Amino acid sequence: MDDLTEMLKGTLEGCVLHIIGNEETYGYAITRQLNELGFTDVVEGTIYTILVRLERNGLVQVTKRPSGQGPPRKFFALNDAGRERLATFWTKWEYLSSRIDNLKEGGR
Amino acid sequence: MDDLTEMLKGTLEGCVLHIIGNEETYGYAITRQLNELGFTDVVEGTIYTILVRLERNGLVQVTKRPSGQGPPRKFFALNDAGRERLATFWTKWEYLSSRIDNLKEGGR
DNA sequence: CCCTGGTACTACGTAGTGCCGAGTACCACT
DNA sequence: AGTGGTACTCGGCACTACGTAGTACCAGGG
Repeated sequence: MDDLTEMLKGTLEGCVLHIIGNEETYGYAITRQLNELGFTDVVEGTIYTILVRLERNGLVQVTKRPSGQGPPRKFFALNDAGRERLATFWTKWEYLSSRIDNLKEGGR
Repeated sequence: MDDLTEMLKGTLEGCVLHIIGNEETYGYAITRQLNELGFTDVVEGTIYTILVRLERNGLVQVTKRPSGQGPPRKFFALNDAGRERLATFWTKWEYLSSRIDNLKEGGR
């Protein structure tokens, strides 16, 4: 799939929140998971910037743990604010995608 | 619906292309139409910048016509490049939205 | 007769987000 | 010693949507 960059804006962060919400995990693994889920072109750098932002905005709880196969990992888990943000993300997504599908089908 | 700004990035342009594809129309009317379609917070300024971009990128054909109730209108119609861009927009949208819905349902 | 309000477009700057590249660091295997 | 996979950081870039101000035309009310 060619360049989805612009379309991912605003949604990629939500996807990351969702993944973190499923289980405590870390940046590198999130990237691999997204790649497998069809977000093939998403790279580490992008995910790390999102994670830094999430932390800065107080949406996640961070725990550093040794890895055994590389540098220590930073594990992320959602806190209450994060869960709330995730919920509003899905609300927005439902709203937006229904409007757009509607636009496409309805023709006008 | 609260702030959809970030989520609209990359998709709003496609919506505008779609509307123009339905019938030759102009900026102000496009804005009103989007507002009625649920994109309530989209304002003129945003649409005009998109239209300028479409023109600059050679995706539309522009015709100026007097209005009768205000300044002259700039009517926009899709050319071949525009129709092609619209088609790839829908392809991308289908792809992305299916991945995201998949992510939401599948959990992982 | 001005003034408000609706129609219609232009121009400039801002902020947010994803991407890119370079760099650091640890470990396993050859 | 060198390569390759794991794992994170940092700085800058590009693109997009938004906000605000300004211009301009017309109709109707005070």
